[in-house]
Amino acid sequence: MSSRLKDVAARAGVSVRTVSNVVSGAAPVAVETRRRVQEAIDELGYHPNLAARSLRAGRTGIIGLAIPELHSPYFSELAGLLVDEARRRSWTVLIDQTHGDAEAERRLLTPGGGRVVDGLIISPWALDPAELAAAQPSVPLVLLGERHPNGAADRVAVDNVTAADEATSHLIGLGRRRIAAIGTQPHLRNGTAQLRTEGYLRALDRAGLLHDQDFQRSVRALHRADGARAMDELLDGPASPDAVFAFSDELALGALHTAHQRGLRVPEDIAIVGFDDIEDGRYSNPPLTTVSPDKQQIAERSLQCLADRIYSPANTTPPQEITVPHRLVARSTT
Amino acid sequence: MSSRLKDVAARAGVSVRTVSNVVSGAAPVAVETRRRVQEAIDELGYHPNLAARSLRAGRTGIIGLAIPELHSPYFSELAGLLVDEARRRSWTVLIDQTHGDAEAERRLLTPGGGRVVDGLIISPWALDPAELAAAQPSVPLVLLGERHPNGAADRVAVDNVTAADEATSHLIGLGRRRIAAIGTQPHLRNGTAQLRTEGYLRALDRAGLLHDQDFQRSVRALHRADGARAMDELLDGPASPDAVFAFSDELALGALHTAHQRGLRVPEDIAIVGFDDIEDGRYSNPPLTTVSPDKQQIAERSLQCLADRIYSPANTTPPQEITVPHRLVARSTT
DNA sequence: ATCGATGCATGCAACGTTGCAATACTCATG
DNA sequence: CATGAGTATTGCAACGTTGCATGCATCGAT
Repeated sequence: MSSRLKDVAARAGVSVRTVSNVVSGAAPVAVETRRRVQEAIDELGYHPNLAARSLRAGRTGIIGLAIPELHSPYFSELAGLLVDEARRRSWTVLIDQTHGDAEAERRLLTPGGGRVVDGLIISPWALDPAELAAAQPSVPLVLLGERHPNGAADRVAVDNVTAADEATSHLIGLGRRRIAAIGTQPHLRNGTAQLRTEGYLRALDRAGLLHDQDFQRSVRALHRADGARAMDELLDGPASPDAVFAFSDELALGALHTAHQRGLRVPEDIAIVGFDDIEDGRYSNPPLTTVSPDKQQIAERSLQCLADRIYSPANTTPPQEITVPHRLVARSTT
Repeated sequence: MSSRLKDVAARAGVSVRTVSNVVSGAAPVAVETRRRVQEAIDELGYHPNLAARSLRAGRTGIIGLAIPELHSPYFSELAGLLVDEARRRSWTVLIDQTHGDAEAERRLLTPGGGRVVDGLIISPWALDPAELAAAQPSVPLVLLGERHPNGAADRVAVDNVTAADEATSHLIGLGRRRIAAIGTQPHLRNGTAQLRTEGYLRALDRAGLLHDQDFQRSVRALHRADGARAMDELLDGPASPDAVFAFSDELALGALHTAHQRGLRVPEDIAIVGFDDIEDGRYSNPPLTTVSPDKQQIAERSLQCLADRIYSPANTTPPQEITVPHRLVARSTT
């Protein structure tokens, strides 16, 4: 069934090593020999055994991608870009879903936890910066969207504080004064929500607006259902907001849904800004204003980081902190 | 750095084989010996080398998932379920994006094309049934959502004809008479669109409604943009429809978007039914009526098929055609 | 007391590949 | 004609694991 170098060698009347040379191009092979070998390869339908190659080379050509949930549009869009970009670099991608479970994230970061992969891109939710900094993964690591002050791994993320500030300022610029924020996540340790809250408050401060604790709504997950619920809470609260900054597009779409259910006009009665620029937001009714991180760049630079470290293991460059550009895309919810 | 059985053996003062027995449980080991070995394993942080294991065993513990596009909600939701289900069976999932490219799909199906994987789940777009039937993959194969009359691989799909019939009949039952269909894909060979068209026409026939060629709109991809464009064409056409059956939720959401842009009321002026039951449809304005395939079952049964063939390679059971249940979920666009 | 069964531990070989070092051959150069 | 440089090919060993066969005790049954 599956043929080996040995079979091809026998058929072509050359040594195993020569066949290997033809296949891998490691050493020069005479034109005529190469032709004969190639013929034998084609006839037998030979394909190299990757397990053996990996064992020899200590590399697998596989990188791991660990994200909380694949079904979430932001992550699936990003995963799609990463998979394409990986293919461009001749890697394939092994996907792990952590579901924001600390144990699952921890397991991946222990030496040998990633197992077959040459490198790992992880978007941590449950682990706090201290634990991340202490991690001793056995392969190069890239952290996505993570605050990670003095970490041991490269990090790729947008400037969350500035982005949140811009989103909030955008609302302020439109004359809104009672601006709520949906998306703080006290139970998670990854810091993203904290940073966005920081930006939100900074914008309020600059405009001289007061902080209203009731206007900061926390959520369990970043799903539409959570956004819808938070919006319900806001509208049932004592002071009703005239604008909402949601920390993800999914939350924003959930909030938009609730607004519609209750007969509120968007943006007239209440304006909404999201974060992530997922495809759904472009076709919602009305289309969603949002902060758009450059996902293509996140994918490219993450893989660049991995490549740098995988291909030169001696590389002891200190961990990089890469900030990817973002822009505010104003659509019709503001 | 990374320790091997040999290192553990040396530290524990036993043979390599004994350590292997402790790790794999292949043969009985005395309690005291096991303790010593385990201690050495913990101290050295030993983890088995999967490449070596695979080489020996001829298995990798990895299955491939080949889908057209990861960013599409239907596929990302399905992929998420498959990844979880695979983990439950101690497999990890290697993801390939074909982008509906015939060459990419073909490569995966040639022997050795899948490479490291023990099995492959593929959702074909570009290849026609004949080519699929002729494929000689080197590992067990499961086809998703594919018409595949006398194929060589297990197949898992919903009953597309019946489902489309039900969706259309639902619209007819609401009194609609000028029902358009968005989503035929003449350039693709995978048959899904043909089956849904068949069901759509069958329902029209049963109700004694005429077929209007202008009401069958073809699209390049199943994205929102395509649905929006098709809806524009419909509304600009000679006879305007009072209902639309879209072959995917994304198309439906695009159509809904256009309807709103043009000031049409949904469902009063025009009703819309989608297909896939993606999360976005539950929170659109208004929430989308749709055909909901049981994705969880698709994931479970696909992996069951793979498991059956991977774990008993001698198994020559003829290919199974598994039909997964679906149901019509009526929300507010109808 | 003998034998077979059982429990535990071990060494050897092999999975398919590639790095390394060695060899054989050709050819230009002094 | 000897030398060295370059090209083409080869055999051996090793990557880390597990299947198989074997060895040595111990134990219960006859």
